[in-house]
Amino acid sequence: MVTRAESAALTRRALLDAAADLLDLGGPEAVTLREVGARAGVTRGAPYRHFTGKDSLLTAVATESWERIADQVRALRTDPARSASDKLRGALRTLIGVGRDQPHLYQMLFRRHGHRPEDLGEGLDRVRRQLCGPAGDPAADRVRAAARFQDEFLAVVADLVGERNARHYGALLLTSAHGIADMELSGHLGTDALRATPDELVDTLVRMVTDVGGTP
Amino acid sequence: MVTRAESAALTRRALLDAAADLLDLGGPEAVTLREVGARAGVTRGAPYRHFTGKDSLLTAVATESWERIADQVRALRTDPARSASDKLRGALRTLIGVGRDQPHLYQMLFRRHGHRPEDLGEGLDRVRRQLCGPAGDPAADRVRAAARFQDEFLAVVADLVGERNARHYGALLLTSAHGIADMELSGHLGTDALRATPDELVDTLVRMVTDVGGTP
DNA sequence: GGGTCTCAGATGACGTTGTCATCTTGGTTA
DNA sequence: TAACCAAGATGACAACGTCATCTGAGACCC
Repeated sequence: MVTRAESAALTRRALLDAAADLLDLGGPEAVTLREVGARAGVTRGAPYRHFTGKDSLLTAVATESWERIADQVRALRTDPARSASDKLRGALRTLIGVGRDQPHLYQMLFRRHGHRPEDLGEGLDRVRRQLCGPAGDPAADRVRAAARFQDEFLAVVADLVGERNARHYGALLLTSAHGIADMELSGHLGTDALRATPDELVDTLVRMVTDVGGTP
Repeated sequence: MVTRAESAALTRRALLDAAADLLDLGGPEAVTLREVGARAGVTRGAPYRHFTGKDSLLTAVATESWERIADQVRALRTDPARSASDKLRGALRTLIGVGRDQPHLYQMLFRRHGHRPEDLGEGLDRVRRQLCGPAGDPAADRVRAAARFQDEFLAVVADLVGERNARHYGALLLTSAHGIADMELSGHLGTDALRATPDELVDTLVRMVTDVGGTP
């Protein structure tokens, strides 16, 4: 026998997986609540029992991805076999790799936060679910997950340039990495004018920070 | 009296303006062909006489924006009163400024290129319009406009680090600038971990490239 | 100048989608 | 066992992108 809670958790998982699959295949517009439901073995309205709507579902997918990325960077950071600069290179390549391998998911990671007021709705049970449910605000969850990644990344940077300068260089390195990934997947890199590859750029970044060393 | 060509050009302009306005206000989802038509004084189907569809219209808006940005950088580049590093700072800030002031438009500038095959359609007059029309492929137009901006930007970089290194550093600077702009507008900058401001990051970038000078 | 052509725009229609209110049903609990 | 509750099913609705078709006025040729 299957308890109701277990069944619900299973459905939620299936919904997230289906949404992630469809997102990979055809981008956000391909993520149809009807198709998501069908793949999860439920009907179109069922997702509303687990998420406030389509946005909320996609945000949850992004949250899980951020958590996965944060875990990867953590594993990489605590690997004793790697040098500090190797770890930094690896962390940068991890993020850029998501952009290359899962471009649609990647764009979800960097979507505008925050609910517009009209997103809140006023159905009674929806309000209650938002207040009491374990999920909480999906947008806030994603911010939290992204922040965990940023912390891990910052720790990697600190190993290389010291705690003092980590904040400043961390921001520079992370924004640069995102720019590389996003311009690569949007086709703005590798044009006639910008013929550099992501790997070249990452190498230059790491070298610059290593050379300049501790003086920001 | 108004010739037909003039009237059509006027409508096309009104459609582009209306789309740009709606994009600014509420993002791509707020750009409804019906509302665009209404603001331009025509009906929902009229835009299809000037663009192949909604995507094409938004792409055209992005194209015009790229051209405007390219013009701005060109004006800045040919300003004799500025130093080379000042010009670079200005060019970087120009791009980031668009991200800050018109976030929705900015995201349109960096959208995935390329038509999916099913976008082509097979209506006879549509095919003819695509083949013979002066507009050509809207996606290709945007690529061209973006490339013009990249060329202008590269010229600015070349003034500072020389022709030889311009390609490499240009790619690094441009991707970084985009990363700064995009993470700023998506709320990933200015968090606890990443407290840097765009201006600080731009200054560091320019200083790094200036210091390292000619050796890539 | 009259007839024909051409194309910008209007109109009606269709399928799809997100969202909601309502209903059903089977696990849960007193 | 009976009341209860929430997960899910179902019907419905408005909005949207898109298309085929129709209309009318400027453009063009004789």
